[in-house]
Formats: sequence, C-alpha cells, structure tokens
Amino acid sequence: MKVEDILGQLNPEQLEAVLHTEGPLLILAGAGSGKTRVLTYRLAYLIKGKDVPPGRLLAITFTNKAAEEMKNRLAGLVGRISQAMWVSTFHAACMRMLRRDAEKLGLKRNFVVYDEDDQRRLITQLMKDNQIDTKRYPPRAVHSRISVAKNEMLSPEEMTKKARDDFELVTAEVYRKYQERLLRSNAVDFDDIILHTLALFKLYPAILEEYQEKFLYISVDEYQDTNRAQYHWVNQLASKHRNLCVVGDDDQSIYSWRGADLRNLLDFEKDYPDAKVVRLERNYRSTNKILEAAHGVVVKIRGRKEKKLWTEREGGLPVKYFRAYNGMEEAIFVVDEIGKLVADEGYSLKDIAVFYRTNAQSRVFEEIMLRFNIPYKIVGGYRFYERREIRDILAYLKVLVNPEDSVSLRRVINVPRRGIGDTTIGRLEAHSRLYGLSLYETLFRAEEIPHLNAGTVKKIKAFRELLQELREEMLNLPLAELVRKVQERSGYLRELREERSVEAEGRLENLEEFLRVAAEFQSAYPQEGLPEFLEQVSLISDIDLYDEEEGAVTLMTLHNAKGLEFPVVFMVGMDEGVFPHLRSIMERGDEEERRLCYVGLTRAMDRLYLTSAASRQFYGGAERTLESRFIRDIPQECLEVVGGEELKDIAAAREREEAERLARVYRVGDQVRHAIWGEGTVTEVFLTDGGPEVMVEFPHLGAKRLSLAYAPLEKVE
DNA sequence: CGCCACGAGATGATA
DNA sequence: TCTCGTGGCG
Repeated sequence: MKVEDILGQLNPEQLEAVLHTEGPLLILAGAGSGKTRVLTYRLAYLIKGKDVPPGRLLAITFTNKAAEEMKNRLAGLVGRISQAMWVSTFHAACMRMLRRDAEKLGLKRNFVVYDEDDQRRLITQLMKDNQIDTKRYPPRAVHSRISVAKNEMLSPEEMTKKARDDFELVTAEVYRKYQERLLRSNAVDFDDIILHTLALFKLYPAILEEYQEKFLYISVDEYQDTNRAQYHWVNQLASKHRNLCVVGDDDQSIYSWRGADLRNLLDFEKDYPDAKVVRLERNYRSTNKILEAAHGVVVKIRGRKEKKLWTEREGGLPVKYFRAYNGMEEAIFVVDEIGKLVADEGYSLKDIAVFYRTNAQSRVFEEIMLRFNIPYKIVGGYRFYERREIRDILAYLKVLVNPEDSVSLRRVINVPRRGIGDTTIGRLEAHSRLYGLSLYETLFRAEEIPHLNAGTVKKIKAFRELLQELREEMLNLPLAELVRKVQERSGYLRELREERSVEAEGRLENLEEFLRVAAEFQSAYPQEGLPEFLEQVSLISDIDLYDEEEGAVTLMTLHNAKGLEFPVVFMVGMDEGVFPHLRSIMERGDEEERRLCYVGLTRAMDRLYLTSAASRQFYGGAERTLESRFIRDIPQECLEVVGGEELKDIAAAREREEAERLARVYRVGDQVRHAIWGEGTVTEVFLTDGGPEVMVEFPHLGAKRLSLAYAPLEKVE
C-alpha cells in the first residue's frame, strides 16, 4: 500500500495525529473514534513514509490480542512485518527484557511467573510458617495490600516505615519474606515483571541506554489505565528521543483498583510542555441516541476533561430499559429479545453481547440460554487456566522447567495421592530450611531426614525419580508429547479415569483440550519450547482467548468489554449495589463505576438494552434491590421503558413447550444410556421448574435423578 | 495418612 | 449456593 492511500483514509484530526511523528503527542481519543486505526496507520506511516526501521519502534497495547491484531493490520498495510518490531503488552515487553538479563537480578533464565493463585498460596504458607495469625490477617487481604504497595513502587522497608497500623506492619513483614521466597523459588509475580525491569534499568544504566537508543518511536495505548510503574518504565525509555505518543480517554479509566493512575494521562502536558494534543471526538460506531445516553452518565464527573462525542448517525432507536421482578425474569427477557432480534431483525448471534458487572451474574443467563437453546460464549469467568486439573499439570510443567519453584512442587507432590502427606511435607520443609536447600534438592536427601520411615522414603524416591525422568523427557520430546507424558506418568489421568464421575469426565476433557493448546502452540512457534509456552500461558488474558467468529451470543464482564464493539448490547444487572457495585462505591465513590458504565454503553453500535431486577439472589436468599442511579442519569428522551406483561406468558409457554418436547422423548420403562454410569431404566418422569427430570434405575448404582437439560443421557432403542 | 463431616465465609473487576 | 479449611476418626 502506498503512503497516500494510507493517509487518504483518515479524517483531519486523525491525519494530524498520524503525521505528528516528532516529539511528544497526546491523543485524547473518545470511544469509537478510530484510535486503533490511528495508531496502526501512524506506525505504517513511520515505516513507509519515514523509512524508520521496524526494529526501532515500540508499541504497547492493552492486550495480547490487540497486539496480534495490530501486527496483522500492519502487515496488511506495509507487507510482512519484521520480527524486529516490538508490538506487545507492558508485561510481554518487560518479560522479553527480563529473560535476557535475568541473571543480573539474581534470577535464573528459567524463572517462572507466579499467578494470583500461586501468590496466595505462597503467602498463606509463609504466614503459617512464621506463626502469623491468618484469622486476624487474612492472606487474601495481605496479598492485595502487598500488590497495592508494589503498584505504588514501595519496597518492604518503605512500607514498614509508612505503616499506620499493625495490619500494615504485619503486611510489610510478610511482603519482605514474600520477596525473599519468590527469589529463592526463582519466580516473579505479575507486579514484579514491571518492577524488576525498572530495577534492571536502575542497576544497569547501560541497559536502559541501549533500549532508549533503540526505541526511536514509542506509542502506548489505553494510557489512562497504566500504573505508576508502567509510567516510569515508558517515560524512561522515551526520555532520549522524546518521540512518545500516548493514546487515552479519561472517561474510560476503569482500572484504578489495580493501581492504574489517571494522573499519568491528565499530567501528560505537564510532563511534556511541548506536547501536541489531538482530540478525536468524532464517533464512528454508535447512533446519536446511544452517545447521548452515555454522555449523561459521565458528564457529572469532577475534573473530567471536557469533551463531547458526535456522530453523523443522527437519531437511532432509544435505549430500551426493562425492569424485571427477579434475575430469572431478567434473563428470560434478554433471551426473548435475542430471539426476536435474530428472527425479525436479521441480526446474527455473534452481533449480540450481554455485559454484567460481576462474573457471578453470568450464571442465570447461562442457565436460561441453555434451556432455550441459545448458543452462547462466555469470556472469562471460570477461566480455563484456573481449573484445578489444568493448574496441576501446569505446576508439574513449572517444576520441570524450574525445580526451585517450591510452590508448584508442593502443589503436585501429593497430587494425585501418592502417600506423601502433610506430615512428611512438613519434615521435608523443615529439613530444607535447616540446610538452606530447595524443596526439590531435599527430595534427594530423603534418606538422611530423621523421623521418615522406610515406606515414606520409598515413596519420596519414587516421586523424585518421576520428576527426573520427566525432566529428561523434556529435553527430547515435542511439547504436546511431553504434556501427555506428564498427564500419564504422574498418574493424573489414571486417577481421573478410575473416578468415573461426570466431574472427572469433564476434567479429562479439559486435559485433552490443554493438550490441543500445547500442540497448537508448538505448530505456531516451532522454535519455542516449554519455558516459552509457560510464559505465554501465564501472560494470557481472558479476552485474548475470545474469538468473535463463532455463531454465539457473547457474555462477559464490563471490564472485558473494553475496546470491543457489538451491533447489539445488553447491559444487565442495572441495580444499586450491583452496578454501581457497593464495594467499589464504598471504597472510592461512584466515579469509576460511572466510567465503567460509559464504557459499556459506548460498545453498542445500533441497539442498546438495559435491564434490572427488583429482587435478586445473593448467596442464598433473595434481596430487594433499587434501580441503578445510572438509569436516571440517562436523558429521558433517549430511554424507552418497556413493560413485561406478556413476557411471563411467553416465557412460561416456551418453557412448557421445551419441557414437553424433552419429556415426550422419555417414558417410564425406557432403556437409557448414561455417558458415565452406563445403561439403566427410567422409573419416573418429572416436570420441574428447572426443566424435565427423570429418575433412572442403574443396575449396580441404584436410582439417580437426572435433568434432561444437562445429563449426558441417550435413549437405547 | 487419608477420608469425611461440619461450619464459616465468600463473589468486584484482572495482567 | 458453593468452596475451603479444620478436626476427629479409622
């Protein structure tokens, strides 16, 4: 593509941003204003129009997926992009730097990344080892406080000094020990990925200078959601050439709870008094009605940068608002509308998204969509990589790469059960502390440890031989085969197969899926091995896994919705306490929730629905809820309240229909086959609120009551 | 050492 | 409603 063609596709403001390549540039890009296009075209212009070698460009994106998309789009504009160009998230870029110079920080090259669960385990364990009361100081709270301290770039010592009560004092102490243990385990946590890189720059100015020299042009997307550490990182890198382009929107700042600091964006002009500022306020995504509604929600935020999006798409349908009796009715309304949109309005399922504030809210929607046969896809929630079986296998793999990883080793030492219980582990750990060895090394000295009987020593020997054997395999086997080997040789598969439950069956399927993931990684990156695979897995986000091409409705949290767009959006759970979320407003007021609402509303292109429920399930019982304040902030003329008189009839009718259809298939006396339990005889058929159920008598197992909507059941003719 | 029963607390969003 | 941790027992 020629430079003129590239530039010809931009409006005047966008063009201004693309052409301003020298010196600091702040792009205030409203929702749907084409900022991704600007960022991409700007890079293309630098390469094609200014002959900048791709290796001298650094582009930071918010997600891995966005990085991938940007690379692909760039390839379309300027031809195949050389590997030399850095397009990635902060974490991925820092990991790249850390890998190269890990030794300089006392880490080994094969260090692993601890995710949230690893971190929490480590903290809990460490607190117990040091007799710190985990009732009084819940590890959860301690962990989150440590993360906050890290985001403020406080060291344990600084935290100790600033501590204002004994909780903070204890936390600071745990923080210090936590860092020690991480280092001894040759591991880093998420926050460390950035902080360690900064430490590297500080300790080795020559390394910083090298990168400063290398990156002639730097751009950062979603600048409003960067934290202080990221701010320092990027500004240090840019300080030599000062060609820093940041893109952001203060109205879309939604991550202060994880350390994002809006000052980074708001003070850009103070940091760079010579900065050029470009505002993109023309929206290409939504109807005017939708923009008006969204504007009503954010306009009252204090200290907000004055701006108003505009569009040529005048008019449009009003935002539809439905208040249901309860969560169930709310979900039925949504499903019913989806049915109409598809049947009468020509939308396809992939055009439609349902956003909610908390993951727990997805449940009712899943249930109802399952029952009404609407294909759906959930982004996030019960994450694949958070499932126990996946984490267990990952822990094995982490140990193979980095035997010093004591958290992972501890996790798998008795999984599946191999008779190495808590008592034995306690003795092993005492021994390893005494001699300053890692847990792994201690396994090889089991014979010398007092109080271990011969049987236990034998079990430990068997386990360490297993690890040794797998470590040797690691060097020879292709990734997927290695993963399979770990699943088999650890006894993990056998244990699940013998369990013969639906749950175990599901876990086995997940392990299969994991094998496929490994195989895919292998074919996508033939040169890379297990360490790179683990790294990718640990840095992957929910949204990275999202695939929009499938014929299904998308369900996700509002946070995950950032950066996406859909022709039809349902924002559900518009209730006080739910959204705005009670805990959030108690801690920080409602402004961030407001912006989150704005983000959600501005995802919609053509149609927008809001729903709430007068009564909702919390934990167990039902509670009454008030309509969200955000509903009232939307200008009246944009909102159309829709009633639901006939809705219950529709819902009931559809449900009955569906139940009857299913129930017709099964009769008392029928022979059926269950995927796990084998053949049995139907003894009863029920119609319940949760759909039809059958009682099945299995020859050896006895009678089981099964839901036809969920159970893996088929009829035997 | 492993299993089971019981009770408490949790689910706010995430790389 | 569910999941996790604890404590008692075989």
